[in-house]
Amino acid sequence: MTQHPPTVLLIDDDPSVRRALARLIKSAGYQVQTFVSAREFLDRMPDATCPACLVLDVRMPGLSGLDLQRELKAANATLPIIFITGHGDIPMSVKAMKDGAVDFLPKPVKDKDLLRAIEQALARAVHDRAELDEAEDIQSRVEKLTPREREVMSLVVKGWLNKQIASELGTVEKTVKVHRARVMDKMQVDSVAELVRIAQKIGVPPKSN
Amino acid sequence: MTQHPPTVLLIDDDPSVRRALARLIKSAGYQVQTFVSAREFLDRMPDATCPACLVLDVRMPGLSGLDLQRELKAANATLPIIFITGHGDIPMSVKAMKDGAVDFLPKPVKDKDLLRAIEQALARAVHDRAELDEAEDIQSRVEKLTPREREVMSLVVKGWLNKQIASELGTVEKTVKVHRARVMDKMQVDSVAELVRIAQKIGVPPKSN
DNA sequence: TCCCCTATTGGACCAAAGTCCAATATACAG
DNA sequence: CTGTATATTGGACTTTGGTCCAATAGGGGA
Repeated sequence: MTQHPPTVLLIDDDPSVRRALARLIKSAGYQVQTFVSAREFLDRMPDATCPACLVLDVRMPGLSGLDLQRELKAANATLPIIFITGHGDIPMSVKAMKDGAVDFLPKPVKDKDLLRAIEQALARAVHDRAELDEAEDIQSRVEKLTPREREVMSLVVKGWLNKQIASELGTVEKTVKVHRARVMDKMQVDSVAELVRIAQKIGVPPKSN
Repeated sequence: MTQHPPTVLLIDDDPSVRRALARLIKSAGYQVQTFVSAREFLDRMPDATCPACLVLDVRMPGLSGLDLQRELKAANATLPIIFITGHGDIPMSVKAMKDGAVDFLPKPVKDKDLLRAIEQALARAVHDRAELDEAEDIQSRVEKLTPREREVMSLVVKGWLNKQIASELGTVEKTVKVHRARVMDKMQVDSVAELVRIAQKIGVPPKSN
């Protein structure tokens, strides 16, 4: 549901807080979507096609903010989170930060602090999204490879010679050349250097498969 | 001054706390060095040749724990830090965590919590040290390259052909081959794949220089 | 001034990689 | 059963990359 303008997803069970924060965030030029609970958020979770971040209270009826953070991590979502809280303590804030929160702000939250955190969170969202897109792009190319081609690729990026690859795979150099050429083609690269780089980005299949 | 057994560097201005924590940490099998202030620590800072981490109070006379954290970062030190505090607040803990602290424990600190944090901190220290050593090793090899060889290397890791490199550098393919061979030799690799990988690790000189 | 480092180039060759074209064999799906 | 995808191999060449030996030249430093 999210569009191209940066969006802030706001979860708070207190209507007055929701209104106040939504107003503040909108005034800074962001889109805002509000939710009254983590549950509601999970149910109608926007499949962010654009930079977005989450602002939520740690303590809420039902799923807590930390619970939601865990849920999101368990899924796949790369949604930067900013916590705000009226009754937090240090261990809670430390746990949130360890788990990747962008910030953890005690209420009453200063407008400036929140907006700065949002800016950072959105920057991180943009960055993460770019990385994710690239990784998925590469991954989709890898999936077009046949098993044999994958084997050849992993040995090529290890710097092995065709003849070595051939002996490793129990075949001849000629065959390796064919697979290798198909790998370069399907992976859309035209140098071993590029192949090594993109292989790095998705985690080089160490040696087997 | 630190030796091979994992060492915990403990800074606290309260003698009784120092003694108690030192005893606890030693009982867990670690070496301990104590300091009464951040200043004293900086003055006789051990040049860790082994896994070490720092346990310190945020609030101390003179330099605070956060100040020290900043100092250490400003230098080069990769010394994982665990904060303990009797009078900390959330913003303080958040700042510490943002700046890379391993943990931030309110007093009275539970033995188990501290020991777990120390374990993690030392693991991080070992990891960071390994990365640093490798980077320095690679860097030392790069420094053995002549300026020309560095230019050639940066183009090789971009996947350029010798003839392209030659035209880029205004010379002939033959010359490039010579430089290239010296690069492979000095960098102690025998495939472009390996060269690309180690170049990545120290940040590839993009295109010029 | 003389020697070393750096950069450059040539020739001769070998090894490795890439390119076309063509062909065979097997497994799995429609 | 037939066809597509996958894996394999051969032949014939071209292009690139790598290696050995040798040689020229300029900039510095001892």
